[in-house]
Amino acid sequence: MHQKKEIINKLRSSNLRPTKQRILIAKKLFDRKETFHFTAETLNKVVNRKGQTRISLATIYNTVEAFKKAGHIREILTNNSKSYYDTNIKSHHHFYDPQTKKLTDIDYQEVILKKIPNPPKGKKIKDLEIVISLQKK
Amino acid sequence: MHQKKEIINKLRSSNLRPTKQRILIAKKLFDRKETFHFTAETLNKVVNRKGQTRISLATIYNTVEAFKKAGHIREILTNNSKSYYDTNIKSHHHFYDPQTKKLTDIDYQEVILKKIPNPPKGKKIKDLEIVISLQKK
DNA sequence: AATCCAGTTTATAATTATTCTAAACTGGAA
DNA sequence: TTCCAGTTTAGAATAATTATAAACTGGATT
Repeated sequence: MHQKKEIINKLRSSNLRPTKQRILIAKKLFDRKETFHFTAETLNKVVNRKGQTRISLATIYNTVEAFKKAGHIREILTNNSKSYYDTNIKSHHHFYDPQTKKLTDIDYQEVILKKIPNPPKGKKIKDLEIVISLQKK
Repeated sequence: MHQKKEIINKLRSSNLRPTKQRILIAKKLFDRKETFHFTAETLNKVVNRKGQTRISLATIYNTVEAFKKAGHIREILTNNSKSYYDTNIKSHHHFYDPQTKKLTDIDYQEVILKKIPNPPKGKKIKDLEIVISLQKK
């Protein structure tokens, strides 16, 4: 699905030099069936499994920031102390389970908004995110 | 509006011993016309203005946590590195301006949801928060 | 009103997540 | 092959928050 060539193109098209670190991280992020919700910490674990070429934590942070700026991933709202990111960049929403600290996608069409407020003068809406927090029934 | 007696009752009713620190913090938080969006840092500044009896930063954090647990304030979703809190505990939503890092309330009736998803099995919805990020027009 | 003690406050240390720094490395243009 | 801007890296620095443990206090009990 995400061949090395595609990944390299993706990087090139956003002015990111396709280094081996970025290619490896991109593979781990985008070569999946399901979209991926992650923090710097979880990505670091996935990337630096035993035996792999080691990538420094600083590079994990740099790359996440670069991919975010390029629009390949998006940051998710939570009130956790860590930053959460999502490989699903289409407009969609999330369930958040405070017990497990896990996020789940909510498909865009699962939420229908009938009315939204006008933005303040001089501003326009950049993004609308809904987080539905869960608790045990 | 929020007399000392009311504040003491509020604290007592949530099993918080009405210490002078908590009473002072509660006054600063709740004795206002508008609801208040704050971080530990901004609350600390408001509480420890020159001349006031000094309250330690640890107590600011302890009290914010205690008030949050008691439901007197609520934490707001952002993807900022600091935690934001709101003295408005009624269900409502927010505009977020990434430029100024300022939050603004959106009245509950300004948003009408026509459809929301069913929560996963075994879970129920605890809360639904909408954050509308803004950008320059 | 003196005593007492669990709950609270405090200064400070520790921790956690993230960003910075500056030296070494590298992709790819020339 | 050379070169250099862009990138990676280990480790230091920073920022926000939490933990620690000693001192203090609200208020119940005497």
